[in-house]
Amino acid sequence: MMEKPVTSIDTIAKTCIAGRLRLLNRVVTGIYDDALRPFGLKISQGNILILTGKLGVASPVQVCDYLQLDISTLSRNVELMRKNGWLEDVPGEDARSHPFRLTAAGKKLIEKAIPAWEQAQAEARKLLGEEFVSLLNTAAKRVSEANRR
Amino acid sequence: MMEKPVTSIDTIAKTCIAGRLRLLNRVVTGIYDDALRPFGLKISQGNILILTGKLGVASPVQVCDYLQLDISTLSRNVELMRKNGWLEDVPGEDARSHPFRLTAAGKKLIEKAIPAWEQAQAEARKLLGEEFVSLLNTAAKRVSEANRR
DNA sequence: CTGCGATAATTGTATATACAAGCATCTGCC
DNA sequence: GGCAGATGCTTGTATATACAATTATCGCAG
Repeated sequence: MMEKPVTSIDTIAKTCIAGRLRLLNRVVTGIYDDALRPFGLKISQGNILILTGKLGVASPVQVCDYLQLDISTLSRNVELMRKNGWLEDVPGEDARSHPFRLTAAGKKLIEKAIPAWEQAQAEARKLLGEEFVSLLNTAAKRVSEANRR
Repeated sequence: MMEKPVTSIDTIAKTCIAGRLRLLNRVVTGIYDDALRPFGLKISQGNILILTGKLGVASPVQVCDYLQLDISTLSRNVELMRKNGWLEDVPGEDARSHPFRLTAAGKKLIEKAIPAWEQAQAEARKLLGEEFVSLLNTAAKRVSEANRR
């Protein structure tokens, strides 16, 4: 007969999902940040830039919904990128909303940084393994759907 | 014949490993932080506490090696937990090193928080899927080995 | 035993992140 | 038309995170 397992400190250390995910996040973020450093760009901002580029005109709520980011976090991130000249405000009908878009400099930055991103992506893929990367897609989709409900 | 694929903004948005990992990290960290909030504990500190408990007496370099954390990050995290009465300094032979261990209060905190951790763990597992979680282990091991070389 | 390179940690600075509270605006109801 | 609740964002505060520079100590080569 199996005993009901008692969760020990050791078990947590060995199995905590958050712990592992956070560790991988630190390592992988480091890989991309290293690669992007010559451009004065970090992957945290890079992902916002890219999404903005995809959206054309982006509203904070929309970006936060995609990225599962707190809106206050985005607010300050966008402010930095505006100061860097990569994003600009777009006047909108609803005065509550402050949409933004890429500037020419922002677009140029992305183009210049793509080879570095590709290199980081290759390194991360190699480190994590193909299988993990493909499940990452699945998991990310699941999470997005779960939060869209 | 296959063309060499040109990396577009859209491709990056859809495939960036760092972006997905960071998104999952935010969501999952949120799950654990919500569960642990009643104890005034966040998973970031929780993982350090747990590892410290496992090690008995922990040195900063050692913890940073396990968790792939910058030592300056750990330094300030430990300071907060010392102020909270969860960790205490251990006098060591080498005056450069500042090892620490759990206090009685720290151990008690872990015990009290375990059910909440279990709940968060179950929720995260369900959200991410069994398969992803098991590959998370593999990937984390790989990363640790890669950085031990 | 002395000084120099290596190691361990802290401190300065900046960004990333979230929660709570606040402010402005909008929308619908009367 | 005006108020009440909803919505979108910003601001205050706190922690997490990393890089660079500094401080303190150690160990060894001479």
